[in-house]
Amino acid sequence: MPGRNISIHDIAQAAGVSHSTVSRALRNSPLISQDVRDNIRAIATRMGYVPNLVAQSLQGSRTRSIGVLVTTISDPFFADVIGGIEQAARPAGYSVLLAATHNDQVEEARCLDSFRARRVDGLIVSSSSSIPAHPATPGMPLVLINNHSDRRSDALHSVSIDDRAGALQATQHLVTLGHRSIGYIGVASRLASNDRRRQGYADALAGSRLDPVVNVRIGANMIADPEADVIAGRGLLPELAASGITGVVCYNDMVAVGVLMACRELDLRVPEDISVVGFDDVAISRYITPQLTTVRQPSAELGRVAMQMTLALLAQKHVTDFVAQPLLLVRSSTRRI
Amino acid sequence: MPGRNISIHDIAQAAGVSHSTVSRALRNSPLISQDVRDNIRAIATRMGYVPNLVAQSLQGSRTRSIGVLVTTISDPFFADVIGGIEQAARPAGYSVLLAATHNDQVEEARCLDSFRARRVDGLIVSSSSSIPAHPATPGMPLVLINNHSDRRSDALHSVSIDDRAGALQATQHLVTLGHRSIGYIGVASRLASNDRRRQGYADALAGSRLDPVVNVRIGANMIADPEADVIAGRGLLPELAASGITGVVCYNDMVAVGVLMACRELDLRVPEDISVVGFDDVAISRYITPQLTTVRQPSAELGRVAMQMTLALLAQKHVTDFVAQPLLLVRSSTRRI
DNA sequence: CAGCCACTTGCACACGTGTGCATTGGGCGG
DNA sequence: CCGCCCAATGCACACGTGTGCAAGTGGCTG
Repeated sequence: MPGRNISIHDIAQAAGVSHSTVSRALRNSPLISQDVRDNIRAIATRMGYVPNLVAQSLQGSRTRSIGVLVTTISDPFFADVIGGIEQAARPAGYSVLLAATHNDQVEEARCLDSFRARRVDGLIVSSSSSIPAHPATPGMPLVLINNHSDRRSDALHSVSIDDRAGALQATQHLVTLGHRSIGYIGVASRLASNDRRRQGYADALAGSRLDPVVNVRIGANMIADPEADVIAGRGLLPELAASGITGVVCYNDMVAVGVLMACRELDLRVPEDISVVGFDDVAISRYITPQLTTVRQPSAELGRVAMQMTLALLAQKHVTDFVAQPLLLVRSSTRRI
Repeated sequence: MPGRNISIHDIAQAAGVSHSTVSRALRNSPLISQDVRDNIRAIATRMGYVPNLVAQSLQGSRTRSIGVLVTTISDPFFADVIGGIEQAARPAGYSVLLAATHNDQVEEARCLDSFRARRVDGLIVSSSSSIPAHPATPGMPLVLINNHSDRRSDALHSVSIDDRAGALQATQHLVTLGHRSIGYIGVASRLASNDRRRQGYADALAGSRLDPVVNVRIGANMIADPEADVIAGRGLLPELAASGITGVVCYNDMVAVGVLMACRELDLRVPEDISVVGFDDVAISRYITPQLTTVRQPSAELGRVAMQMTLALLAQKHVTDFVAQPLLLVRSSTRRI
């Protein structure tokens, strides 16, 4: 085993041919006669040759790698998304470069620069802040996850869940159970999606001719972090509970977890005294007590589809935006009043 | 904005110099006179030049990227580790390539091949299966997370937690609380670390002259997945409870979550009837009821240290293996009997 | 037998960047 | 005024791979 990595030149020398012949033989080009091809391939495996993808990238001007930009990896939702992306990338021969922004604009720009310098073939962004300043790379596919943009651009594609419909379902579920005074607890750190979910909540109330806007509380913390979400839910519930609501729709499961903690501290029983609905169907929602009624978001599937869409774009295919339909999972945190 | 990415040749043409001068100017070489340097840098930013890291990698034979191999991304422990790695990599100018093996040997080999082909500068492996067939790349730093190897090799470094000491603490905690009959529930999918924790449990019992080996159950599922861990805990507790134990030490928090579910189904109160100790201090352990007494594993720190160790190795520095000391967090799932 | 064609292989260049060495020009000392 | 030295820049090659084109060879056909 040599200190240096062996190249096709080494193989060429060993086989007594030129490096071009080796290159063609390894790519199974019909230009090379069968026996020479076999001989070269045998020598290559014997010498333990592993192709230099860096050189291939330089010459072919595509790296077979895609950059994934995410707010934080610790959030189980993002972790699942990344898992889906990775799962779809590997079979296609693509590698994923990962970076986290932590909702920091400066850091986000830095990550994008790094991706551009590395010449990634595509970009998947699931950062919940604003649309990234679109890097002036006209050809490069860019797929957004849960980050609609109003301006429909050809270069801008998205995979998302119908936030509004999900929150609508969640709220209607409470209405159907007889709740008349329903609150909403959101977070400011995920501005756009929080707005859409709040809108779904408001639409459901309006559709049932219920008092709309009074019982909304939004956590002010701009840090996108599961811990921060829990704190928001825990901190905002008491005030809402004091105003007499019997049900609460939460921005996501982590907020709902915080709400459950607050209820326990206030000696409010869930679901006997108050019903709680989450969003995302994160793993934790099945493991807490009571098990959380929530809106399922197919996180891994979102990642998979985003990756497949990126691959399709690279193949110059036409793609249409994907909107996953949310699914209400009724468990034990909601009840007829 | 041109369709093609602009190169130093384009800048050279615009500035009326050779590409070597541009290269040196951009790297701030003192060989180039100050005014020419300034002029070139101005032109570069005006043209929106972004250096091609692929070409730099090829010429310099280092990619400033490190490969991270992990069992699964969905497991919150691994997610935190990856977060720590990424956090330490970015400031150093390194990018992380991510891949998941799902405990599949074939997939693992494929990932390693991909990393080798991409010529990563270093490798961080936190796959809980066996030590990977060490890729015959003598110079490349390889840092293992929570995966001790018996043979101490110069090329093999590790960052880990003292599993045995952690389980020892957990078990001694129960002994101190007066428990005399204590069980252990583990998983087969993380063979090595499970063995070490079981050993710590056994040592604690032996040190207290308690009946050692009877109350051990190991889940047979080889899939390393949080869901599988929960199922193991839930499935294995009833038999153990029937044998009259009053406390149980779990391989990790997810197993403990399964145990809590089983207890609820059996109408066993925790901690009144049975005390439960977890391992890892995953976020979920603070959010369930009762809050879990567990052994804290500084997951993000493990990732950070692993990355820093990799960087030190790349700088030819001497490093010593890092063993993090576990910390018992007493919360509400354990109680004096 | 000559010419053509198919098959096989090598030459040379490209991708974008970095650097050793040669070259050029100017200033200054002898 | 000449030669020397230093500062500044260009030339050419290297990194590893892929490919268009030329070139060589052998066989077949007219």
